[in-house]
Amino acid sequence: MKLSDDDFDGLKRWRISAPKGRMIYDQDEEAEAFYRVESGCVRLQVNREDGGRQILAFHLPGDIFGLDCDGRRHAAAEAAIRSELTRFQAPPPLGMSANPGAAAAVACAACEMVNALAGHLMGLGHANAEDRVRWFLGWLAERQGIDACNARLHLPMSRRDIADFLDLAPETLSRTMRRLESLREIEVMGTRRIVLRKNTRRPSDRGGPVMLVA
Amino acid sequence: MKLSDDDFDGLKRWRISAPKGRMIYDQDEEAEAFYRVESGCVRLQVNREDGGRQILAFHLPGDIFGLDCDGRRHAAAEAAIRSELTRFQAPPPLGMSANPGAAAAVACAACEMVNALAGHLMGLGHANAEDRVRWFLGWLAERQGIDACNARLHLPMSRRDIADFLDLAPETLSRTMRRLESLREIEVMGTRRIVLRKNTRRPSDRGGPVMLVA
DNA sequence: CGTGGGTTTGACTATACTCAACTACGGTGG
DNA sequence: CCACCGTAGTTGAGTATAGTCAAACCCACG
Repeated sequence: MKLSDDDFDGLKRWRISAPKGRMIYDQDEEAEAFYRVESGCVRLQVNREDGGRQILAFHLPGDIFGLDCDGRRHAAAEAAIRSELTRFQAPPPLGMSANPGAAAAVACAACEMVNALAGHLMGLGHANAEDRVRWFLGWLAERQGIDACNARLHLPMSRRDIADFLDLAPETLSRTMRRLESLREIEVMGTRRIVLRKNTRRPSDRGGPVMLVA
Repeated sequence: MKLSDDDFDGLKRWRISAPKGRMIYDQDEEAEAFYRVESGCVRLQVNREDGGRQILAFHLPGDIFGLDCDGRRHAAAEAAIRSELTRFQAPPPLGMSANPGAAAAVACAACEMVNALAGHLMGLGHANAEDRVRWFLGWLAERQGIDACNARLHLPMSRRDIADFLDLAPETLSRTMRRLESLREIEVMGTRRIVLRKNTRRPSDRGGPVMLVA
């Protein structure tokens, strides 16, 4: 099911331009709106008191995020790079009160979020550092519509972000990328550009992004 | 938001009794119904061709599961122990076609699934085996309404299930439970019963010297 | 009561983390 | 446009934690 602008008729909306690092909303805040990424990348994260971060998801253009149905933000959202967003005003509980079309659209967006989180769990589960990085690059390539060999991939987030997303130490991520490079699977062109050399991806063939709901 | 039976008016339903190990539905099947756990425990899992399993979630009494919005099962559901279920018949895409009340209820259930998966990701992220087991026991205790010290906890699933849920090897899970027992945090009474000795849970405190009572 | 699979224990190994230092990129200002 | 500086990223060495393989154990089931 694809979401269109019409599904959110009746909701006030406006554009937001968020510079790199800008917090869109914080944990434990009251949820008064949800968002759609128009360009850039937003990371959904939980900050620990020990300074560590846990990144639950990356939101790329077209993704809806911020649909906390119980009215409270369970995680913070921050722009990983300069991003353009559309903000949809909606009183909590988000999406439960709007027009009928919006209710279905919200349910659909929630389902996609479930798919993303389940895929994340699958990507990390029972996978070593190599497979985690392969899975991440494959996911990003798919999101960028890249499928051919020798395709250039743009990373819209820092190494630290990727490491926190994959639950790896930054050092391990760096070493793993070097290993994949020596295996001729990728080519690291600076910090934000990677060339995929092998399309024959089978990280033990754990299937691509797994989608499921409830 | 709490779900009541009335929210699913208009849907055909009936009771199912599933013995231990019974598959409720399999991956890649067409989704024609969703379910509510009345008693017992259902595990949502993805089976790998190498024989490994990845358990995405445990569903306990009151939980709704099986809401695959795109009409396909992306994970299998199996009864971890003998369980009673209510099956709600609904043509795919599940929940999108039913009455207005059901649409909101479906969205709510999907949101709860998001919370469960996000919590799972948080429980595993940046956590060693000890903290993962503590987190799991805490989650289970909360679901069973247990909050006091010296509370008996019933485990409605096998060690193998728990290990696959926490992304640990069964051997590591066993050793970790022994360690928590030697720390006087828990008491293992057979394979399916555990007594929580410490209510002062501090899953991030890894400072103290680990004293193994040989 | 007997059996078999799930669980536990042990020894060893491998992988990723930690701490520390070095490097290089990118943003800024001259 | 170039030089500078600060931060992000990389590299190295050593360690710790969890995985693997193998075997004993024991509980649960018939």
